[in-house]
Amino acid sequence: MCGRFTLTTADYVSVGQALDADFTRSFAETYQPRFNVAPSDSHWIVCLEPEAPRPAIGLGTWGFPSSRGPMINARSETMHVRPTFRDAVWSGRCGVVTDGFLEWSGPKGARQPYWFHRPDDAPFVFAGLYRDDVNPDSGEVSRRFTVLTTRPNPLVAPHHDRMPVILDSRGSDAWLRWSPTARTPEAVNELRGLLEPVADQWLVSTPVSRRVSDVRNDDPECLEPVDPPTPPPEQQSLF
DNA sequence: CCAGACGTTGTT
DNA sequence: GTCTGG
DNA sequence: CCAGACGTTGTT
DNA sequence: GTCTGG
Repeated sequence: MCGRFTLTTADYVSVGQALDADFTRSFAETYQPRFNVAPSDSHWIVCLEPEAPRPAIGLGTWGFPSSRGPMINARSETMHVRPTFRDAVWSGRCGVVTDGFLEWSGPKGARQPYWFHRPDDAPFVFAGLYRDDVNPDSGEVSRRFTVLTTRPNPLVAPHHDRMPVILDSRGSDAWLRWSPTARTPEAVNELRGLLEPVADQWLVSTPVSRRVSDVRNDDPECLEPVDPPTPPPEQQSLF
């Protein structure tokens, strides 16, 4: 699962270069690093709009609205059959701009957050879906996105039974540009082949300050490394 | 995702 | 326990 | 408690 | 994730 993430990259130029995506003036003017992105927050996503030659970075709001609250994640295995998400599989694939995600372990009240990120803290994308909702009264359009999940790799497995789908630049390009000739099961299988757990060495995990547990905090101290608790989940999983 | 509040009776 | 706010 | 569904368009 | 049905 993925219920909190980050984009700590200091400047927008580095983000744009890493993703090889166009960006708008608003991205350049309003970008700022995030240390604690929470559900229903506004955040940057990469979309390849119909007719557009290249992917572009724009804003969306995290979570597809539903009667059961915002749907912040969608299972990649079933996204194509779920009524909430299936249309977006064909028309609303995106990348969610990030450089890490958080998972918590331990008893309630003493939850220890772990930050999963690249060894060099480079930005990347989660595979995501987006949808433009139109308010029938005001006519205003709000773009919503959700983060796709898959089974955990060995690094994440001790913490959770799901992890976000992570795409490298090749995977991201394939995900955004995928254009099947027909909506067949084979086409879906081809797409799902892009949505496997990321290689184990791709990420490292760091136990970080419990400051990040409070969504009102959004500063570098949120990700300050702390001594790992005893026993860390990695050791618990040996049994 | 986590943290924190959550309602009503009826007055130390 | 569930719901809300962030 | 667990298991299973979870929505919308618009008509064979 | 939450909600409903059994």
